[in-house]
Amino acid sequence: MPQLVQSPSATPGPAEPSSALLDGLNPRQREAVLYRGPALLIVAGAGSGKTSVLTRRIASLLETREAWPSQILAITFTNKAAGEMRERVRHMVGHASDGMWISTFHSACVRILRREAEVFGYASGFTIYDSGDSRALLKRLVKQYEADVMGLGVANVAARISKLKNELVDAETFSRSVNLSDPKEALFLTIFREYSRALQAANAFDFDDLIAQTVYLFRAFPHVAEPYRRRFRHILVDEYQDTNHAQYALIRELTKPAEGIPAASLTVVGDSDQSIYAFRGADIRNIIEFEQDYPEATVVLLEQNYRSTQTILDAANAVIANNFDRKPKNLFTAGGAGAKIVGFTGYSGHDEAQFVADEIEQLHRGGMEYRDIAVFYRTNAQTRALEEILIRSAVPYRILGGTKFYERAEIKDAMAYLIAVANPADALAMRRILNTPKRGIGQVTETQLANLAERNGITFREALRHAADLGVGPKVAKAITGLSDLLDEATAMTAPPAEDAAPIPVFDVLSLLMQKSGYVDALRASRDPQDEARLENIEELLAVTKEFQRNNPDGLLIDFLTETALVAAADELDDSSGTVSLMTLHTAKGLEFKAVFLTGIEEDLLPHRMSANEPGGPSEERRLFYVGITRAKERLYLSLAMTRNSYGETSVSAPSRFLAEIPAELIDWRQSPGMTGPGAGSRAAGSLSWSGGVGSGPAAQKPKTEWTNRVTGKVRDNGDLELAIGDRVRHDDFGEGRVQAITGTAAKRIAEVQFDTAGRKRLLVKVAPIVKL
DNA sequence: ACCAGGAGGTTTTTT
DNA sequence: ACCTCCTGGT
Repeated sequence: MPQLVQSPSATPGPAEPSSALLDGLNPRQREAVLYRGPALLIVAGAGSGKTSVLTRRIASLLETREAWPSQILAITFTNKAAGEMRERVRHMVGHASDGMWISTFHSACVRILRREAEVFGYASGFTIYDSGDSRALLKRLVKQYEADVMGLGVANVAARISKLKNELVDAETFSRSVNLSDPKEALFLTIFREYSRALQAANAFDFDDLIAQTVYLFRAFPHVAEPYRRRFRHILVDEYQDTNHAQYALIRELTKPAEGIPAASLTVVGDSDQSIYAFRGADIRNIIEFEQDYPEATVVLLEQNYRSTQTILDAANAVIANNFDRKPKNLFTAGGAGAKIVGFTGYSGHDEAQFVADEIEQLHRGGMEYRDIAVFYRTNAQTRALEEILIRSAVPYRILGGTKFYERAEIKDAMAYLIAVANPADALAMRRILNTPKRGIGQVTETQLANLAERNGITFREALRHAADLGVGPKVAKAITGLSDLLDEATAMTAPPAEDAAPIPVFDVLSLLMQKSGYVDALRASRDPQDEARLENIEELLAVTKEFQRNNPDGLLIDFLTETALVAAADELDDSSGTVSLMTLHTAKGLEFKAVFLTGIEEDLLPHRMSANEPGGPSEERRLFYVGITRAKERLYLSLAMTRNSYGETSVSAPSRFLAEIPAELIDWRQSPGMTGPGAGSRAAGSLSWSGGVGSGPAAQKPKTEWTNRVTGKVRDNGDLELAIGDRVRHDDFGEGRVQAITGTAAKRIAEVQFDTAGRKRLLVKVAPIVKL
């Protein structure tokens, strides 16, 4: 009989959930929703409806009054998934859902840490360092100790520290096991220690700390953990196969029984075939050994797939069967076989990209929305060729992840101003803005300020107030004081607002900082053409702060900083955007699209060359391929190129071993590996029915968060090239052709050209490599 | 203190 | 091919 946890309602037991909650579920799914007990493992194959099951499980707990919303903690993989789950639960049970915690591991930990920071020597306004910040900090240390000559480069040290933290090994724990007679190890320990010290001094946590320090907090201060243990009676974790040891330990801390508090009920959902994050410490044993860890656990297996055609599932099953270290599992569907998988081998990455662009256009003409199409790749470097061709072909697209908005220098600058206000202890942010824009404060002055702070045991920020004692020139002293005063002014704006007054919007704070610091003026005055794009990006950031305030009327500066620090690549996906989505295979996890293009299916790329050294490397790469395949609902395309450019060199590539694992009869090779023949990559297209320009459609209705993407890219610019119907043109790749139609206006002008040998193409006039004849 | 030009490293995947 | 960092000149 299911064990009942303390019920908040007066009714003796759980009521039967309404049938709506169980509508359309198969018996396994139903069991996963209804089972009650201390621990439940849902082994959910790709596309088996696990999100729906998880959502309904939560809704049923609320509906039957077995749990208050506040007793539920659900962990998802992305913020976007969290938001969607919250919406769906709300839709089912209404505002009874308010008060649940549905978030990612990182967001949940930040929330806890901001509340409890004072307990262990931090302030609640701590900064979250992203990997770039960590590297910047480590770079100084590596240089200071000349560690790179011993083979301790920044990347190396950063990776090792991250791994250790994910195993809950801090510098002190590490010092007990390290072999100090090895000078390299001793040096690494020193850097690890210094790095941890610097983080603490800056009142900052890096990504790994967010989890590890929460675990430490709970273990070291049981009275802090107690209210959380008491509160969260039902904990649900999605994508459990990708949890690392620290995350595992956190869940363990929250679920274990304590004085007067029974163990919380734990539900985990996962699929070991989709484990793709071993490189960042994900431990597949967490799921494999779940039944040992939680002896009373029940396991429910979901194998029926509701996403893909049988053809796609057959390919996926065949591929994953080659991983020997797994429990056999076969996905099946009640739907039909569907279309064959399409294969294509290009001569080059460009040729492959052209195939992708052509097929996307074909699908679109056939009635498929751009937003239902995705292009995946193993490495971010592969986006170059794809992007170039998609721009030329006027296919609206969006890249998820990659060079992120928040990693751009001008955005980091602006954020550093905000951080300097929110967290005065953060010397990294302070140093960044000290001479940005240029105020004549150089290296020498910066060092003097740092020394002053060190000598007097004050923060870098505080040292600015004593510029007069520095012995610098009056001009420099005035610059320092000016910056200090500006930060004080901004700080005053963020002071807690009076009773029931709204806080001053982040927008106002940022705009004050950007104006009065002279940052925008410097960009405006610059003659560097890139600075125009930078200025636009600053404006875009200001728009983001506006948007933030709209969504969070009571949001404080610190909330804004938290939100922006934790955006994941997949969070950027916008279902209403009307664009094709480009992303890495890792980012694709958990998503689904009607049509999927898997590109670069080559040896050394997938599996990636670097994976050969990693233990279990090839298996993990195969799972990555499996994840990619199973994202497709209706159409799947596999493409590769015979040559590929890397490091500016062209190298010959070989088809991936994984291709041979797919039964041949499932693939329709348009151009198979090893087969050649000029022109095959540019087949003639059918009739055209393109309506409107790129800017029209859903994208134009919504003020999208778009930033100037191509700051540096040497995009060809044909200027005001005038084309009329009937003109002859020559294209670098397609040869000569005749213009059939012109649509769109200005920069979005699109020409439809019938080429003599390459077929009919749509080209963005402004950037296509064409000349008028 | 600032800038231009050149050398050298870089690409696996991410919160 | 591209980007970051270092150097030497102003």
